[in-house]
Amino acid sequence: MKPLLDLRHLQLIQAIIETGRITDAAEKLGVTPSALSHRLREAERRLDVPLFTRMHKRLRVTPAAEYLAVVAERILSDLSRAEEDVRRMNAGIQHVVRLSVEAYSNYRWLPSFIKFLKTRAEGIDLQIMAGARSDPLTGVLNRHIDIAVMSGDVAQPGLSTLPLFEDPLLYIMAPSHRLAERPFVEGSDIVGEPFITYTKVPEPDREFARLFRPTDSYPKWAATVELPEAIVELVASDLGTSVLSSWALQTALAEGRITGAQVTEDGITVPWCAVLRTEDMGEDDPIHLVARLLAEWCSLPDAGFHVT
Amino acid sequence: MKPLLDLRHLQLIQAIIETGRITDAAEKLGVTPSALSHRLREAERRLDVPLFTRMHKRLRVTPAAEYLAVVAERILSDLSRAEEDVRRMNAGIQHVVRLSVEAYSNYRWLPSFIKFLKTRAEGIDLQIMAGARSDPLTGVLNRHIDIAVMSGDVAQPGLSTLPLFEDPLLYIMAPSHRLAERPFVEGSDIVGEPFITYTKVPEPDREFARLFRPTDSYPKWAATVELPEAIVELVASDLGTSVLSSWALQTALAEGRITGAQVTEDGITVPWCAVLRTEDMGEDDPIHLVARLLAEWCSLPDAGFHVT
DNA sequence: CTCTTTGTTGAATTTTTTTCAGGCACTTAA
DNA sequence: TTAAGTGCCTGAAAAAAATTCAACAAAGAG
Repeated sequence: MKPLLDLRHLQLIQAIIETGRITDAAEKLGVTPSALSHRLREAERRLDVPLFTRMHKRLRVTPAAEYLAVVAERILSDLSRAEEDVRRMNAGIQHVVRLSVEAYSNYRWLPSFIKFLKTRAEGIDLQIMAGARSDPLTGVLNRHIDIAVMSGDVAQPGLSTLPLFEDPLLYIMAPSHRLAERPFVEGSDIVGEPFITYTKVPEPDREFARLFRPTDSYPKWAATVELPEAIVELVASDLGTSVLSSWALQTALAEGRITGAQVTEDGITVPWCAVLRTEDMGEDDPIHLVARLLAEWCSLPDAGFHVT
Repeated sequence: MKPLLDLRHLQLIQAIIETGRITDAAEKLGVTPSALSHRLREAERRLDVPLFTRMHKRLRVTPAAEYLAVVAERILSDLSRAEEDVRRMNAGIQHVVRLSVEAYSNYRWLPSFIKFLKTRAEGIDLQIMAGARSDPLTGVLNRHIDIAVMSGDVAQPGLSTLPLFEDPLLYIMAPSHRLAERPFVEGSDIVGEPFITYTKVPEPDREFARLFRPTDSYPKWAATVELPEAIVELVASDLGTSVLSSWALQTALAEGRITGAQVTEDGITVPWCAVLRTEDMGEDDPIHLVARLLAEWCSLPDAGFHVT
């Protein structure tokens, strides 16, 4: 098993695809464009496959290069992760588990869980991967993170899930809003209401499928904002309303910056779960252990993601 | 993300763990033991972690090296397999052209065009980019997509257009609507009618400029919904009426879920065109070729976006 | 048309890797 | 006890690989 390509070649492909031009890729990698030109030529010679077709001035990526870029991302992040682990290992910490939470960047719950983790497992270090480099699922597949906390049902080959908790959706408004005092809102209440969505794609079993569509009552779309924290701010200043997961709103609610109402009389709850690679599901695997402890911690009476 | 280690270092670790001694590992890799000794030293220096402890004669493997061996195996085989794949891939598709259609996510026409494309050009693969519907123009400029199919006249530096077809606007209603039987509607007919708009910004030469404004007859605004498919659903359940491009409505009309009337006695037609970057306009450029073929296909008697 | 931008080339140069030629430490066997 | 044998290490030299430099070509912009 002797690879044709070197890590440099993978970095090269990644950088060129990312920037679209050799000059910028060169700057990104801290070398001259000439060096990259040579590297690219060499990579294509070794593979005997054109990676980029040179049209006039611009580079166009071939499917081969696109495919390799995906592999490169996976390999490069896998390796740097391993290097970091090894260095940590040397410093006495046995294991690092990397964790990321879908969408919300509220980490108020973290100290509580870390405390819990310490009492139940020694030598495991948690690392929160905040950057939304990519969506959490591919992050797990790429080994960029080990556990993704996500809502909804995840079914993907190679991935396993552990249920964590059920969380109600909350219709949030400015405190001065006409519906602010309501214990719950129905479809008819929100017709024509300015509404801020998080995703562009309606997910099943969320507000679309269970509030708007059944009663044919649609709010007025105001904006799509992919940062829940920003949505909260917009809602607080009465620029619109939204539906978000309750656990991440506790602080804003407690501070009175926004108010929330249950969605429909019965409420809509969404399941949250921990997603990890199936290969890490071994009984004694620290990743699996952290996931199990996370589930256990969520079920404790005075713990869980809702802590304020 | 610049890895500390090189693939050679990974091979080294793998080989030493496999054989247990540097001499044999060297033979396996086809180099002298001395070379491996240097390599190993360098790897340990970079990581600042001992990989093997030298017990006089034999080597003892540290946990770090053991861990890295697992990673090495994974990375090396991953890369080799990807290289294999890519070399095979070379035989097939040469080019990928990414295409997106403004607003509508009706792709009923796609199979017909792909068949046509196959007869006229080899080795070009079409990729439909659903994401950039709302703003395909910047999608083209950003190089997320190569061709955008859009209505209206596009004049922007760096972009070129090819005319594709002319499409009439259709006033759509629920089948039970009072105007359902009309062959066409005038401004006076739709005064006060609940109306769902797609865009927030009125575009020139559409219903605003050519139906509402000339006769000063305005419908009653019901909502702005940025998904034509959702508009069709709303109209079907008689929650409003709308004006949309006829080609994307063929299915819903054929199924009788909605009915359509010509807009004004003479009708309003809107030109649709393919937008691509000027730099891709070269005669032999596959992107330009796809755009030309798209135009040609549109002019065929039994082809085009209207196919059902 | 000229100027600028972008990528390419081949030779020169620098950096990295490998080999070579000894060493050193320990083991084994005479 | 010592000579021969292993197995790895070391530093200098050599080889190989990667990078820079400087000049150049082609296409786009003004």
